[in-house]
Amino acid sequence: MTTLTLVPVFAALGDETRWGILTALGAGDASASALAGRLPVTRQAIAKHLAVLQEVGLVEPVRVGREMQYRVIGSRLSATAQRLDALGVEWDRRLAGIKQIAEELQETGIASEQAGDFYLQKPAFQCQSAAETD
Amino acid sequence: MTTLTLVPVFAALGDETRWGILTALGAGDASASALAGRLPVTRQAIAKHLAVLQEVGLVEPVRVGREMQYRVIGSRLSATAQRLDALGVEWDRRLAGIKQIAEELQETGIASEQAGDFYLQKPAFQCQSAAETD
DNA sequence: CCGTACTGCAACTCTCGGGTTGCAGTAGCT
DNA sequence: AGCTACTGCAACCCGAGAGTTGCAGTACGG
Repeated sequence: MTTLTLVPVFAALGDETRWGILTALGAGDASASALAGRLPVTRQAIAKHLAVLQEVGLVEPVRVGREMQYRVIGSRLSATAQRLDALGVEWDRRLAGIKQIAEELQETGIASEQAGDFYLQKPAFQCQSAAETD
Repeated sequence: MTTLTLVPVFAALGDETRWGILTALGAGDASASALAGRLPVTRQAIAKHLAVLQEVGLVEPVRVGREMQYRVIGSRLSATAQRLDALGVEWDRRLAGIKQIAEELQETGIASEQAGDFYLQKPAFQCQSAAETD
């Protein structure tokens, strides 16, 4: 199971140029040189971006003759989306639970911060740990 | 319809400290000062991050007395996940189609780059345009 | 009513990363 | 074989942003 950490993936997706590369790559595999012809940046810049994208597993290098083409790994996007969705649901669920608990505690006169600490201890998801097993 | 652009959201999610804030906020609404007590950064730094998170709609300010608490909007996470998942599927589907077309074109002797250009023209999704209607 | 505590703005530092140019190496194609 | 073109590495520039300190404003609470 290649549990890539979420944050670097999002950091990689948080760049317009990188989206441009991914979009252009959506038209089929291409090399850094080929992409440089379609995007307003240098080949080297694209090469760096491709390295970043490869680092987080969003893209995959494929040797074709003397060219080094890159292929988008769509499943990685989907997998990331899955985890993100789970987090969103989890958050909503948890906050709904807290709101209810807070109301109950207000009746008994206990500070609501106690409830907060209870829920704070180690969230169900781990986003920054999890070693890369690539 | 608040069609926030995807890229800034990902950029916001591409920071460890911001995830720390979101995680801490998962324990219930809190102010920048309160968060500063649980995270290893200054209150001002947290305030900046909260501004960023609010900018992309991941967080929502709530006045409580003289405090300014913030609440996570889990649905925004889920919505982003939806679009991300759609993109991942779209990419896989498109690349599968291209592969098939490329094979067909090889039989008729037409260069595969033509097919690439065809698919390149304006992708079905728009990630960098779309004005913010907030 | 005064002190406390929380907010907000401003200026500054410093690192990171996106982008560039340049060059050396190497693998194809004719 | 030799030319061509694509790759990879290294050095450099520069702007954005993460973080800090400092200060002024303001609204509760006793």
